[in-house]
Amino acid sequence: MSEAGYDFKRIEEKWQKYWAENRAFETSEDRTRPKYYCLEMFPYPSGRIHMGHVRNYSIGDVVARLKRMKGFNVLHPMGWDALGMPAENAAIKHGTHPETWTRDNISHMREQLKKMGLAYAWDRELATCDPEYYRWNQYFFIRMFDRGLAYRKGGLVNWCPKCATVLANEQVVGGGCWRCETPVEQRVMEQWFLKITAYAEQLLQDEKLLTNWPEHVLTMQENWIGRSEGARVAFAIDGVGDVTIFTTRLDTIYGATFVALSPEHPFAQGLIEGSPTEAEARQFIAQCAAERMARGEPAEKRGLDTGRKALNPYTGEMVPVFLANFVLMEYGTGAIMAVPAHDERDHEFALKYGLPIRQVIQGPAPNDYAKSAYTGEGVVIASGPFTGLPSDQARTRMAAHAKEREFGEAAVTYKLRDWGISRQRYWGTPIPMIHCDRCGVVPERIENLPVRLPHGVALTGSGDSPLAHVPEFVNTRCPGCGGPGRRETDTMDTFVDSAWYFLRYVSPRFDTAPFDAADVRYWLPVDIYIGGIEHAILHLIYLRFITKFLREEGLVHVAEPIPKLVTQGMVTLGGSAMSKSKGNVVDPDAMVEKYGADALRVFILFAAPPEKDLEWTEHGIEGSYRFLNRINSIVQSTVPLFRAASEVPSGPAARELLRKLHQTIRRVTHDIEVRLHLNTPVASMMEFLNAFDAAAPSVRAEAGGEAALRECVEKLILLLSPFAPHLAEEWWEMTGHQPPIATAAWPSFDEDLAREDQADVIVQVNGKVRGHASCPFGAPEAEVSKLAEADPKVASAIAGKTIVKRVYVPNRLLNIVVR
RNA sequence: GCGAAAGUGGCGGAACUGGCAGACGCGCUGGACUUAGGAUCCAGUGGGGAGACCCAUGGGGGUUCGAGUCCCCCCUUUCGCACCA
Repeated sequence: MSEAGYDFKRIEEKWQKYWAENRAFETSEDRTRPKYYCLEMFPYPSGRIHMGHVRNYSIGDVVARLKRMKGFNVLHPMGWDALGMPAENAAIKHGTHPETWTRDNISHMREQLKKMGLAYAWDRELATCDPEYYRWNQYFFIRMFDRGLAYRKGGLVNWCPKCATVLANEQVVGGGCWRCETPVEQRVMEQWFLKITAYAEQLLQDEKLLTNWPEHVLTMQENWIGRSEGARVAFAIDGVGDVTIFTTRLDTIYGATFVALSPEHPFAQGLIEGSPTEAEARQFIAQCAAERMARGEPAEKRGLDTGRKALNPYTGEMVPVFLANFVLMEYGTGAIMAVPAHDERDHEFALKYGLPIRQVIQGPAPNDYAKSAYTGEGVVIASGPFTGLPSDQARTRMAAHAKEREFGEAAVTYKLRDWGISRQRYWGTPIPMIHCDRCGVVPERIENLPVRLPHGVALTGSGDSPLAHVPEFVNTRCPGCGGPGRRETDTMDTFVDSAWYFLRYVSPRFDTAPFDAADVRYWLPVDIYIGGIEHAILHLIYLRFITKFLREEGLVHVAEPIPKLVTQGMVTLGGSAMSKSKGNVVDPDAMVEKYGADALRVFILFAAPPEKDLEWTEHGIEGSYRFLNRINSIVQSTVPLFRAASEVPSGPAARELLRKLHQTIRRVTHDIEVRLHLNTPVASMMEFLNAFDAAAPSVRAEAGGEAALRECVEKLILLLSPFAPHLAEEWWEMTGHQPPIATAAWPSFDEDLAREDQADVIVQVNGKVRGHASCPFGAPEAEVSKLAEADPKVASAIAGKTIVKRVYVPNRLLNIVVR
């Protein structure tokens, strides 16, 4: 930048070195002090930090630095989500080892973060690829296995052909892979699942503890968990047995004119066996399966009449049984009762196959059932003993009836599925299980953990587990019988790693347990968690789940580890997210090089509040750089004042400027701490700077004025220090203070000094501003009215009219209502 | 289709519980200092009107002394889920 600017290179290097040498941001062992745990989502070590990281970490850094200055024992850690596919892909491409690639990236990115001046407790740094870290993933897995919360199951799984691995349901976004957007296919495979569904209700209930989560994140999680209240009812199918259906509209069951099963339903084969159209039916099932594999857009509804009949236990009627492609095996029971009159899907199907449509709900308006279904509620009709009841009452009574007769009961269903964690990849946590011909699948012994990733492994990315080709890894002893055993060769989903890293930070080197109980007790819950919205359901539901499990294990005392969440918006350029493929990436390094880290931080915080998207503009960072330069020259010119004797400022200009100062302190503190808006604090500091420039000459001329200027500069440096920490340290030292400013006391504001003594009351006539009345603070209405009505503009506006009433808001506004 | 969030100058955005709409910054215009300036400083900058004033927070209603803010309807955009029975 220009020669006129401050020497940010020298200053930033100097203070980064100072902080490192003095271990300035490590935590205190003093447990009597109040703690503050400030956490940002740790990055995947992809190679370089991007603007999203800069934003995320700058936001967290302001909070952490403010809290430290306010006397909290602050835990502000950083680490690396270091296992995962890109490392493996890079290794395949460049012929290196994933670990080499990952460690190199970590080293580089660590330096980048240090150059941002981020106040991390670097002594607590962790990487999930450390065996001492993933060891505990294995420990948790075994505990889950012992408790029946980890299990192995075959079935259809989501398969990403590009990543050549399985994906959890949460990782399928809009039918594509969350990482590469490749359309997901279905495959039949055995894999390991974690029983997150056992916590569905808790996850839902405990949302009420997430008092400071954005509403839309909670909504997304609710939708994902997808709780529905309804009932299960058994329909007896002749020659096959009872098939249980799930419905949320039991009140419509008298209108059920057929039953439909998913083609994947376990009964499907039995239903068609021996039927005259068995061959055709098999073909239909195969076709549906093929459709599902492709996972194309919603296929046209198709069905197959099995020729069998099922007994509706309410009506005693025998209704046809269909296999239908629109019935999902993975939701409810995989079988439905179809009520064409009151369900659109059933209606469409009934029209196509000429099935009866029988109205059993009377809605508020007439409905043409030949054209459409009525899906609302109403009064139940033509429903035997339940006729005449409103829908909700009918449901309750009907469920009670089913329970009594033992053919059904009220039931709750969730959309949430168990978390499939097997990945056919190398660079992940080995699943610590051993297959033994004699004992079955048995867990590795706890004392043998970690099961380490072997080093010399051929990586092909072809889709079968690389570990399967390493005999030294695969062949082992069965912990049960001591005979030969084969290790599980799939690795864990890396979301397992990131589901508990915030707990490991409290005692990152602890080696007899995943974390020290006393440390957890002191540091948890996390006081604030800041990260991208893209994790609203993946990471943020997994970590809640793992915490609930760990609480049952007696390892954690909180039900919810993170009661406050801030989801920051994207950094965009040209209106869309920066990405290599779009070629609209701005490299943070280049900006640090050109304007310095402080200017970059100030701009990225100033440009938008945290939750909003932020459009990058280089003009913007120039503005921030100018702002810092202005303060720099003011500090330079006021340095001599800091050597002068202290005096008490007494003049009116000083009084006015100090008032503005204390108002600024109040606003900056409140906006950071309470609202977490970091753009407005910067704005108010700029405003204060403008006021300072304007007032400085007259303040300086007053008795004790220099002391006032000195106070203003000193406090401004403190206020700015979380935003521009390097410069603040430099100024702090220049003005004769003992570094570091990072642990100096945050300025407190003086309510008396901040208070205005003159109020500028807005005078309105019929709600329109007509004048102002300057009067002493706290002046009574009568006095203000008198002043107001003396204003010529006000006088002319009310001339010849009748005053109906006056609305007076002390010190702010007087509205004279006339007619 | 269902669910959620958001619509304010040329741009990013301010406006705490309803109380001067447009703080602050960018950009732009004019000026000063300069051999020069894409540096710095000063002034101006929602629209209309000569002016008193009038009009303006996606559109339309409403509540209120007073609405960007609260209520109802509509429009647009973004995001999430998507045959969930």
